[in-house]
Order: sequence, then C-alpha cells, then structure tokens
Amino acid sequence: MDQTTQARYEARARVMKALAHPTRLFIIDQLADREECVCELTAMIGADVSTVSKHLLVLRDAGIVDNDKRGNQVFYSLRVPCVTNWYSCVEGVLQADAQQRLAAIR
Amino acid sequence: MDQTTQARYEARARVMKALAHPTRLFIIDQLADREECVCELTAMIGADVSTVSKHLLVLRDAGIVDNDKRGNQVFYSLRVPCVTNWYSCVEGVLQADAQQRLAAIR
DNA sequence: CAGACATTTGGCTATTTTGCCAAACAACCA
DNA sequence: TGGTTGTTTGGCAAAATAGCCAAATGTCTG
Repeated sequence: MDQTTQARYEARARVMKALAHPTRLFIIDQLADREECVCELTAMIGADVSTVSKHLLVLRDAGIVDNDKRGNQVFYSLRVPCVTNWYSCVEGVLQADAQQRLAAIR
Repeated sequence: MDQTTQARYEARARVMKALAHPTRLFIIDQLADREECVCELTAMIGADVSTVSKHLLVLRDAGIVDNDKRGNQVFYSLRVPCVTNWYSCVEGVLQADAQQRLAAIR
C-alpha cells in the first residue's frame, strides 16, 4: 500500500472513528431533524456537560457537524446529512447477525 | 435516554467501530470485488500476519465479513456489501472539509 | 460591576485498542 | 512421519479514548 493510498484510508478512518461511539451516534440522530444547543443535547444524553462538549468537539473536528454561537448558547447542526443514511446499512449488519444466531440455534 | 435506546446505539456503534480503522477500511475495499485469503490481504497491507488476522477477527465479530476455510487457507468475504456505499458519504465529509479550508485561506 | 447561565478546557485515571513477537494449530506434501 | 505453509492465539508495551471533576471563559441581566 503506497503512501497516498494509506493517507486516503487514514482520512476516511478519522471520519468513521468520529462516529464510532453510541453517544455520538445519538447526537447525529438528534441533529438530523434540526439543530440543537449543547444544553438540550446534554439533557437528553444524561452525562456531564463537559463529556457532551467533548463528543461534539470530536464530531466537529471530523467535519461532521457545524456549530453556531448565538448569545449564550452554542447550536450544533449536521454539516453532511448523508451520514444518517448509513443506519439502514448498519441495521442490515445487525439483522444479518441476528438471523445467523437464530439459524445456529435451529 | 432509556435502556432500549441506549442498547440500540451501542449495537450500531459496535459496527461502526469495527470499520473505524484504516487497515480495516482497506480490507473492506479489497473484499468488495471478490473474496481474498489472509495471505493475499497481508501481502497487500504489509503488516504482520497476526495483525491482519486480528483485524479480520474484529470485522468478523462485528458481522461484516464471513470466512471460509478451504484447505490450507482461509478466505474472507463481505457479508454486507452496502458498507462500501458509505465511501461516497465519507468523501463528502472530507471534501466539505477541504473546501472550508480553502475558503478560510481566501 | 456582580451574579447567573452556557460552554469549553485542563487534568487525571480507568479502559480499550493497536501491533509486534513468539508460540500453538491446522492442513498439506515429500 | 517430519517439514513447510497458512492462520490464529497469547501476551505484552505503547498509544488512544472516555468520562468525571474543577476551573476558566464568555455572554447576558440586573
């Protein structure tokens, strides 16, 4: 694998890695409909604000969300909405798994 | 976030996490066309065989690949091909990033 | 300006992930 | 059977991640 190829896969992996956490996937889902402030997301998630803030930073660094400071609060929004399309595929993986486990039992 | 919801996001995150590594993304790409043996993948990747084997185990545990032992060698194949569709979206994230950086320079 | 509210940052520990080596296994071949 | 090839497993050290608390920053309001 040459260096250019390797760099491309590393860039892709950085994006994937940013999404590879339950809390961050939940955030993505919330932002699919509309932007939300950190306070609202924190209330829904039920973790420390600092924890949520760091998750948002990860998503931002990966280029997946944008943020907009308005007055007191900071609103986050999805920059690349297509990430929500992945779910059907992820669910496909999970369902294939479930079916295989069922088949093993029979 | 109730427990059922949390469990769902954790399941999704496990799938995403399995893909969140440059080497494993490369493997997925190779398997998009045809199955490959561990030896061939190892040659292409240029890491220790044991390292490649462990990456394949991660993908297998996540339900993304299947393996088939034939004689001496083990062939891996994609079980859920749709994962390769994500690339266009990931590239979208990366390109949006690049454009934003360009805009910042101007 | 002082206090309240919203968010980020620093720092720390616990946990997970990675990648290599060495060793174990498994299947083939002479 | 003994050696060779292909693959997995165990173990370990280095690096990355996660989540909490405390403290800093920024913004509004009285």
